[in-house]
Amino acid sequence: MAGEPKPRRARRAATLADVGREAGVSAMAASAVLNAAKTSTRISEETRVRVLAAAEKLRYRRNATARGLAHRRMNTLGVAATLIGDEPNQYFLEVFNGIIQRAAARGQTATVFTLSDWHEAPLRIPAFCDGRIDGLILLAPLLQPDAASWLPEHTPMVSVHANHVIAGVVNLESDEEAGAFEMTGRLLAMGHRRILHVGGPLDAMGAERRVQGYLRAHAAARVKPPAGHVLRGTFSVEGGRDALESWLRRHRGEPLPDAVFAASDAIALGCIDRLLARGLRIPADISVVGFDDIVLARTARIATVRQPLRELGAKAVDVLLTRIEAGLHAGYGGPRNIVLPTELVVRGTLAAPRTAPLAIA
Amino acid sequence: MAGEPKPRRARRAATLADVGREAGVSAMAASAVLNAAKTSTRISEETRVRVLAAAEKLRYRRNATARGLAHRRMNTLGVAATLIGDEPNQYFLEVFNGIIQRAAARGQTATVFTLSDWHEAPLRIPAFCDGRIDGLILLAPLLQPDAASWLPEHTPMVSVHANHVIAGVVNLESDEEAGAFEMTGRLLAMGHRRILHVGGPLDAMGAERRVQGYLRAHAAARVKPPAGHVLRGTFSVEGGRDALESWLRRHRGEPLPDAVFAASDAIALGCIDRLLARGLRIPADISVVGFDDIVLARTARIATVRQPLRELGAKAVDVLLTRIEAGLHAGYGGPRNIVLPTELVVRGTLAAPRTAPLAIA
DNA sequence: TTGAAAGCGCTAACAA
DNA sequence: TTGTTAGCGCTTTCAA
Repeated sequence: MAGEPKPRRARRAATLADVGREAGVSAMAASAVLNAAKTSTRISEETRVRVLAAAEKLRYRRNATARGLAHRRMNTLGVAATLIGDEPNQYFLEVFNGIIQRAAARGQTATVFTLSDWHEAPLRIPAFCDGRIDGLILLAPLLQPDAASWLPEHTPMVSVHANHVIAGVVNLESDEEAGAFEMTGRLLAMGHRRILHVGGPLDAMGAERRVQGYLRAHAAARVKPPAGHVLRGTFSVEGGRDALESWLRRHRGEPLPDAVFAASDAIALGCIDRLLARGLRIPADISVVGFDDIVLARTARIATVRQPLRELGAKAVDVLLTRIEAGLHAGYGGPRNIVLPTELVVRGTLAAPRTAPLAIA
Repeated sequence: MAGEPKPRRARRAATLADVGREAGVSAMAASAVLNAAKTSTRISEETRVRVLAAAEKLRYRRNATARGLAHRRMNTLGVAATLIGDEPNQYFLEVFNGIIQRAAARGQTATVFTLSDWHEAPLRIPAFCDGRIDGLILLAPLLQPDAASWLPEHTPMVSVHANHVIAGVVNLESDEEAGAFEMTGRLLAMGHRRILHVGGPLDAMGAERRVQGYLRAHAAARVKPPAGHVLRGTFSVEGGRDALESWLRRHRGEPLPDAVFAASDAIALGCIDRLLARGLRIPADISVVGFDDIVLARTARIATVRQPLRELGAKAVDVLLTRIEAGLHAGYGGPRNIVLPTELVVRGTLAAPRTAPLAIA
């Protein structure tokens, strides 16, 4: 005797075979109709209609995984980033927005892989590149120079604001030095002389470039930068707060700077906090400008140097797709490092210097 | 004669078959060793070592797509959200952070699908559910009540802050009414009487609940809410700015409210902007409190009602995974709506009311 | 302990 | 115009 009929499995999604069966044609015909496969040139109108009807009836949805396996292409881009803590998130959000939107426009989706620290990268990055993404965007990676040795070869990659040039990885960034140069130049042109630069960490290339721009602007204007007016700290509100506060304490009674040029908007916010706490008016008593133009700067109306973060994200997608489509080994003819311009954004925290200098309280 | 040997294809990643060949065993053995497949119980130590060596040599990486196809499980969660514009992004970022971190902790990755508007949902959501994600999280969806009719049945879903109860979708939210109640109660207890509520849009359930909490707190304290002190606008800095400004203009000469209870931190920021512009001191002349506790509130030190956004994201992952693992049809026994508590966060913008009331300038 | 065979759902050659 | 066949890379019975 035949055994009991197997219990019906929970209804699964309809497959092409199901649709074909329903329509009385082969799965290939269904595929040709539904998924624009180039199986063969064309399909008779009648079959077409039948397949469409069957698909509709069965609520057919094509399976992207199977399709991806057959095509060796998932139409998915990976984004690797660290996104714990509050500060880097703002940056991430902007770039990610650019990535997501351009990716969507080009028929791709983005999946996010988080690292709690870039030290994990050699272990985790190769694990991400397991066929479910077609390419990977490294967001502000902090890599060792030997990274090329362990980065998977089969997955095209681009980086945004990488700390190093990595062989085989196209990097995108903005011209931070020029932005800092322009902003400092503007301050100098407005008559500011004692410009305090509250900078980022010593090991960050971006922080360094902002200092370089600050110095070059002074040189270009033939103004000697005031001694000891370049501080270094972390790229955060607290970093700005602490760096400025301790500097002010060490310089009591000396003339107050005309302006503070913070190396990031977060730092600027921390500085503003300490200055307001001392009863100073911004910008009447002292101007404060930032760098980045994150949301915070827009809502707090801080004059700043805009980094085109969304554009960087969007362009990263474009470059990555070019590389994916070219095939890794067809060679990529484009530049290894792409630099987008920054832009001065003048807002309420920037004004001409006081005529009579104040002393540090 | 045999034709020319085909040109070697660009080197592709090694497969299990390659590893098996290299090690002189079958692909299954390799699979058993490398991917913890439960092919059969065990593998001899010798084979094991050989396979491991071969894998190492060939830099074998398992293919997640093929594995996903075989398992019908991608270990990937989808997140659908609108993320254009600046304001919703802050919210998104917080919840997304929670999602990403919990997902990573549970061995899942997250892929983001963006909608430019929830009206697109009926077209695009089914397209997302194409086998590349195991489940979907809807972030603050604005759906029509008929959504159940077009939502794909084969993909488990949860929503965070949904505007409607949707059949088959578990929703997570925070107790906004209670948060508003508590905050308003606190203001009343401190002696504030004319509390202006600058609320969110009329069609937002969350905005409505905040109004309800505001009203219930008055009732509980047996204080009659001042007439015309509930405004409605959009959840944005501009929304707050505009709503307050026009209200103040319409009420020149009348007593200034003791406090502003904004329905979001962004609104609070807009209100603060207008109040400071009038030369008012916060909180000495007027207290301002917000709702949400986004980064903005933390840096601007706005007293607020904290919504546990990260926790909501994390919990959404947990619930979704439970549903995925249970299998859609095994039935999900848990609650249909999960409510997490809110929390009062007292910061610098909240103080006791002035003894002598000011007039609106 | 190991391997052979079948299949996940789709696609691409090729033949009919 | 359509169907047949053979994979994509991995997993899982089942038999050896």
